[in-house]
Amino acid sequence: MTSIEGSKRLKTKPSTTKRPATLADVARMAGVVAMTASRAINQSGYVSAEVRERVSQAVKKLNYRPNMVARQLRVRHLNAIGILLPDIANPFSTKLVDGVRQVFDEAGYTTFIATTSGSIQQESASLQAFVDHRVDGLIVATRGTKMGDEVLRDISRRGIPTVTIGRPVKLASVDSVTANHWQGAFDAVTHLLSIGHRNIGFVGISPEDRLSLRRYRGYAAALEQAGLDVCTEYIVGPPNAPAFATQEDGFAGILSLAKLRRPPSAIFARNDFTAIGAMRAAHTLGMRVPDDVAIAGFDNIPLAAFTTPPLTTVAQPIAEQGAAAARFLLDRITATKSRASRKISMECKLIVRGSTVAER
Amino acid sequence: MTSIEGSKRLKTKPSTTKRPATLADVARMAGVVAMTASRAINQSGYVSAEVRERVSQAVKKLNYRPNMVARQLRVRHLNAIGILLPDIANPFSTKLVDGVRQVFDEAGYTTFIATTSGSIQQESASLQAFVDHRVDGLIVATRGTKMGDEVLRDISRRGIPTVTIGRPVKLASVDSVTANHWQGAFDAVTHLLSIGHRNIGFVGISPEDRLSLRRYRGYAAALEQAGLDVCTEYIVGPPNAPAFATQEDGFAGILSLAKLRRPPSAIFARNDFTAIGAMRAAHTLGMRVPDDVAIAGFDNIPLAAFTTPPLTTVAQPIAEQGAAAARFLLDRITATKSRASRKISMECKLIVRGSTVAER
DNA sequence: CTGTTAGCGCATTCAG
DNA sequence: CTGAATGCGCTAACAG
Repeated sequence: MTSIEGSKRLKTKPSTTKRPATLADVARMAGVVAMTASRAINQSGYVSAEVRERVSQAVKKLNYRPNMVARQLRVRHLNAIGILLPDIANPFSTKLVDGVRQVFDEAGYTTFIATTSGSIQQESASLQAFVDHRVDGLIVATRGTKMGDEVLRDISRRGIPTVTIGRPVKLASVDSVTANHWQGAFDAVTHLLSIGHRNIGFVGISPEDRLSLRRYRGYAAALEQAGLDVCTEYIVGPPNAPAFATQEDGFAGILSLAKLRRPPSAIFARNDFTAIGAMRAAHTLGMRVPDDVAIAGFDNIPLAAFTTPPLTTVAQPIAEQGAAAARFLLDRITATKSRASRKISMECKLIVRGSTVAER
Repeated sequence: MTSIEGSKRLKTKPSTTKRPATLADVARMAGVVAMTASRAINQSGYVSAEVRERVSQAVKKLNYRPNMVARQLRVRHLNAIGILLPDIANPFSTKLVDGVRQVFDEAGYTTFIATTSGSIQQESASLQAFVDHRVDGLIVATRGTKMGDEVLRDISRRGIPTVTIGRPVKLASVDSVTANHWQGAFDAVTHLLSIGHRNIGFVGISPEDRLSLRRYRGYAAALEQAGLDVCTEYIVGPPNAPAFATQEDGFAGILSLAKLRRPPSAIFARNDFTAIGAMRAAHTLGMRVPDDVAIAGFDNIPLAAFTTPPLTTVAQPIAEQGAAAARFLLDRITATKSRASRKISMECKLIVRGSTVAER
């Protein structure tokens, strides 16, 4: 190829492959040493106005961007955090991310997202990836699973600031933010009771797994307070899984409940997708909502107000949870010493619409 | 609230927790030098079975994980790509990501996601962040905007492999994958024409911006082929924006169309959310779907089959687009030399349901 | 098969 | 206010 002398000269010349400009390039052009350019760019330490100007000219001319990778290696933080989401299709996710970014954008952090695609292996792989790439902190919004909890413990042992959203966690060094799903479910079912329903089904979880769901426990508590027994026949749905229950689950749920000798007159669905599937199934069976069967959901997805009839549901403060989690995380990231874990729970709000109470 | 200096970075703690094990730690424990441990771990070069075993013991004992940041600094690739999404709430996004990961997981790459939250500034900031953190490639699935295109050009000039999804792009070094939205819209409107409609509205874009939408142009072409004129009164919706049109836009659209002297008998909505909003508005006006007004959407979101009536819509092959984009990108990442840009377009499929043709 | 040397791009530390 | 030396953790390249 080329002589040794030749290859040596390449070092000083801009190589043919357009490599991005480095701090050294900027410094050279500005007639200073790299360190000075660094100071000028990061506004750290003292730099004369004149040098600052020359450096900023060079930055512009070379289209320089600091290499965050090299920087992290040196300063040990990336100025980036990771959010792990269960399933980005859920409208929940957008608002959550908005809430988180509202805090972290202002603090100068980048927010990266990863998803689990409803698989436990993906969950730990994604978590590991964030750790391996040295994000400064983690917000975990996936549903709790045994294996997921283990990875979480592993991560918190590594000292990576972590906060969870919507999942209870018993690690001392992990903060958590959640909505009071129990209370939301309790309120929804109490509403159904108050309008006269006595046979109320729960759609979205298998009877065996039901106790792992706070939404189910709120449902059961409301029945109990009304002096009613939980009827296991009325609990239908898929086994607990990292993924959410879907419209298909709601559809199938109603079909099976309708076969009972005494079908429920009202349905509390685990979430709005499930509720919408349930409404569809009711329609196909010729049952009118809410007259023949009242249906309530959970989450208040944007479409819930636009179904026919509009869906009674429980709204949880999503962006607020995201923002609260972000503040917890930022505290941990910037804290000089470890602190006790904090947990907060936010109230849910019942929104009554036409799927339980006929309008007008 | 005080504004934060643009590039000023927050000071963070000198981590009090014990630092994670490094390659040197592993090597020391295994009684070899770092390089040998590296070879054993990465299965590169020759390592005796015995040493390999000792290293793997040490890795396990120390709970060692390679520092991807340090590695990228050396090898110049992260084994990670970035996906830029417009709005993760769209069901589109999940399937797209699944399609992409299907390819990149197998290739051993991590996939990070960022979103624009419907803002152009966020779009370029997110793109920049990916670049600054040295991802190996980029998949950009946001709606085209002038400023976004500029950032894209900037990035491709930096030599970062990039492929776009769903947005036309004229950069020589950028591949692109899209569905044929024009054809999908054409088919949907042709369907409406075939069942006798002559006055067909388009809901989801302002008349001024309509020509920027392929979905609109397909609508117009179908009318034209049927010998009908486009009636500007029938085009309603918000200005073109990075965000999607929503159910609210669909709702408002029908309300305004209903006020016309001669309202359309059928509506083609820009997307399913808009269509669902339109259906709701029709119901509140006492119009029956499809008898008084037929409504078709676009995207075939999972809920589209579960509305009342179920929504006629156009399905685009989403995961397939994601996978195709991923293969293009992987080609570019692993290619030794630059190649001409490739574009592919996939067919959409009309799905007829009860919102245009009464069932049974 | 294993070790040595060097350096990726940056900022901390200490001298001027 | 600016500069020089140093090393973060890792691996390419070249000895042995």
